[in-house]
Amino acid sequence: MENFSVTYRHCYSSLFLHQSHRRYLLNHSSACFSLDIKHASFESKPTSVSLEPSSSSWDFNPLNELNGCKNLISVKATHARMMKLFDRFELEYIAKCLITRYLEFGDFGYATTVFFLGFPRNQVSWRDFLERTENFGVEKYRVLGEFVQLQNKGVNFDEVVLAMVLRICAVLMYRLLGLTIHGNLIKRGLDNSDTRVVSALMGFYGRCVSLDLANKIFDEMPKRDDLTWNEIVMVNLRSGNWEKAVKLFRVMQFSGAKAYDSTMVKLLQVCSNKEGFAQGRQIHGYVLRLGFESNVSMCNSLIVMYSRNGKLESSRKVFNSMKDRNLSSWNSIVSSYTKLGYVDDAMGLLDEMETCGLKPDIVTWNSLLSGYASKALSRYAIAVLKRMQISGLNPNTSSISSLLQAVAEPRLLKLGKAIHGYVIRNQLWYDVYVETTLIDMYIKTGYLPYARMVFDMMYEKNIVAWNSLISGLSYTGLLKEAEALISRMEKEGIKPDAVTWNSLVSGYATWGKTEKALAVAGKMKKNGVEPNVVSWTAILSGCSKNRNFGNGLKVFMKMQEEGVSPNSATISSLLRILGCLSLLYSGKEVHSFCLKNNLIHDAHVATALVDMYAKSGDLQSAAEIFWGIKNKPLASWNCMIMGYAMFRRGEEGIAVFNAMLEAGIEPDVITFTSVLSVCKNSGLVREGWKYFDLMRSHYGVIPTIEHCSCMVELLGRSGYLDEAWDFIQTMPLKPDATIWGAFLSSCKIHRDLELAEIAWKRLQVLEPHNSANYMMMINLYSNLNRWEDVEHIRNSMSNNRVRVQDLWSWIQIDQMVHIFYAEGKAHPDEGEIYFELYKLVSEMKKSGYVPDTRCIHQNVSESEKEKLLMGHTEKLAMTYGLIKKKGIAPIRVVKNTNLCSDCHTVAKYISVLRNREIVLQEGARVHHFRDGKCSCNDSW
DNA sequence: ATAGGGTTAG
Repeated sequence: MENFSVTYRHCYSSLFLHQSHRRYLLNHSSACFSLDIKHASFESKPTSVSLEPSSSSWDFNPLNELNGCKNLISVKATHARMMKLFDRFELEYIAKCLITRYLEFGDFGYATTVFFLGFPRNQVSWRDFLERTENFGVEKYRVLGEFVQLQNKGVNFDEVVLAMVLRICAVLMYRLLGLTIHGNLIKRGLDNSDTRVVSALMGFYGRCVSLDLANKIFDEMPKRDDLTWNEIVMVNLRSGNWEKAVKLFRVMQFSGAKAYDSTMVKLLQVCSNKEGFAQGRQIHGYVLRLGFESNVSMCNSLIVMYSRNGKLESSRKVFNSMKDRNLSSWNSIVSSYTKLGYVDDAMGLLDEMETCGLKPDIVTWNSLLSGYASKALSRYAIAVLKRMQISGLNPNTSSISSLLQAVAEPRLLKLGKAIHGYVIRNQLWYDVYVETTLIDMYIKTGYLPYARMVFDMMYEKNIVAWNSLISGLSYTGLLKEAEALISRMEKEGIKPDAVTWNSLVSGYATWGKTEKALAVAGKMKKNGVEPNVVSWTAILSGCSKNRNFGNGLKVFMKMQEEGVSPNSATISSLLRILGCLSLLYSGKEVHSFCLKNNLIHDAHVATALVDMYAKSGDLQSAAEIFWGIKNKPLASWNCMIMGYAMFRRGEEGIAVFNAMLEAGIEPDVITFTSVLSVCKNSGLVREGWKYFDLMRSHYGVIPTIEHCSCMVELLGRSGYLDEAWDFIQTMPLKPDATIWGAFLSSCKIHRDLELAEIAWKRLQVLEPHNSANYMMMINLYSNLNRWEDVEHIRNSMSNNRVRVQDLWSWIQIDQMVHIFYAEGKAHPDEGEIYFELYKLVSEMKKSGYVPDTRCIHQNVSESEKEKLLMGHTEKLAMTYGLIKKKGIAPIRVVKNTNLCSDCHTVAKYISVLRNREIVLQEGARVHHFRDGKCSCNDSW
């Protein structure tokens, strides 16, 4: 290990040579080798420009020869012949021609070499060279080096040369040299009206000194032309001051100056990131007005601008309208599709592209890879990789980061390691993206030590690397270690940013420590980082994950007090909480908020709305939203199926499942939990078996304890107690408390004392503190009139200090939630409620209602039992709803435990007598009463 | 220097 890490580090240092130095070495050595200019002098004497070469003295005319060259190879051959015949280029114009030809065929390295080694440089040649090579990737460091040498020898350059050198200084961040040149310009009396010099100065100041000074230079100019206008807009864009840039752009249009293509392309780029979409659209209009639509780069930028603002259709429109398209155009539209999640459509574009005779390049493939990676579709990502390799392209650092992202889950560790191997073999580890995704991959696959190793070996740890490890530790619950790492990074001089703090916040929040998470949010504020939407959403989602719903609502209110506005993620978390609390009316408010704020098209939000409506007992609204989602994500199907399960609408639930398969969506673990719940709640035994088998054989989903528990309950409740027993004996997982609980509840329904007592024995060991199990036994014994056993269970309950679960029901009226407890605090309007309830009961009795006292498990007289029956919390809540809620809206009551059969009957009567729909929710199931019938068909 | 691909927090 020790050795390995040493070589690793060694390779790093050689790879971390400054990129331009590397390029310098590379070009320089190859140029010397192939040109064989061993004796070429760097100290060439200036020669006066002579006349045409006399043809008599040469049997080959280099100028004619060069001009006749059709490709790079023949230029090189001519060059070599010249080198053999002459020691060096005596004549400037031959060198110039050589440079021109090299530049024409795109070999900047040779062009530069010829310039530096081949002929004497004076002002004129400098100027000529710089003009020709401006905007090309020539070797700027060498140019500056030569400039300084000549300047030191006393060569005096004119303004145009200085302007160009200033531009190079700006790009290379040579602050001192640039300032010296400015000084010289001032000394010799800088002419403010020379726009070439002044715009170069603005560019230099904007990049290397300060934006304000650049703007000041602009303000003090006596006259401005296209060049200076475009320059100042560009300077502001580069410095990120896009508001000022947009303002200047408007004034510029007003003043009649003409915008360059490049300025508008850059402007579009900025508009695609920020809230500058309106401006982006205006520029689109400007483009159309001025007839720029034939400019390919401009259209490509427009495609990207629209897609980054989520307007895929507009992107496509621009793409379709283009007369000429290059590879970048295709890549732009491909990335538009992948970034917005339509990777399959992007794959379709690949074929279209090939019919147009264009071959996808590495960028195209990487775009597709990243699309699948961000959706965690590892199989598809790997398929893309294979196609890419078949086409002769090898993955680069960009491909590797995507691939690593795709395989970042425990079951794909082997693949992750293989990719790590590839990275090492091909020396791709110098790239920070590769390193950080490696860290992240090892964290998500549960290999923390490996993540640490990659981190420790990093040559230069950037903030993302620190954050990756910190988030990994927080995610795993190693919060002390995460805090220690934060102090360490502070010691090493790296200031934690919002992501660092948020990682810690979310760590505490997901591990159920809301208070601690809030404290960290306060701490980050003290450290000068304001808690943002993500911080708040992390805490909110922590509350929701830990079923800490009340706190969640408080956190949401606090967030609003702090003036942080919610986004789609916040809303999704909030909706989950509201759904779990069945706060339908608050959920509806959030729904309208989504409509107002254009969040309704967000797939996560829509899914959360489906879930909220289903959980709050409004299945119809859930279904309406569900069918309105354009590209339904897997989760939304799962929620919808679960919704039908809760309402016991088996046929419809299975129909949705089939529709999902037809849509080509592959079901996952949760889908099958939902489908089996549908079967369980609707008593569909045959279907249950079918899907349980299908799940394993066809979809490779390994049964979880939830699936097994569904099967036990399905078989048991349907009366197949022996089959349920056999299932438990042969199931692939060790039966836990949920399994035995499900079995016991079935035994209770079918009054099978013998099997119930076996289950009860197991439960006393597995779950001795769950009052629900005790209640089931009390229920069973009392139904068999075995009051001694009832007493026995009650005693063991108090001996084990098991608290009887609180029983309550609630109803939401306007903004208030009214809770009715079985014991303890009475409702302030209790008198009025009982008055109405007794009135209802006497009406019901006239219609044939007989109180069902079987659910009173106390050994008391019948009339006493009837009285107890009237005190059931759901009856009180329903009655209160009838009193307070006028109109025709359904009465919605939520109960925290199961309904009793008498309340079920009463609800049916009320639905007829008061002509009102009633929705009664008991934990994970819903009863919907209408016209004297219940959606469950009385089977539960 | 103008268009296309990648990393961390919910």
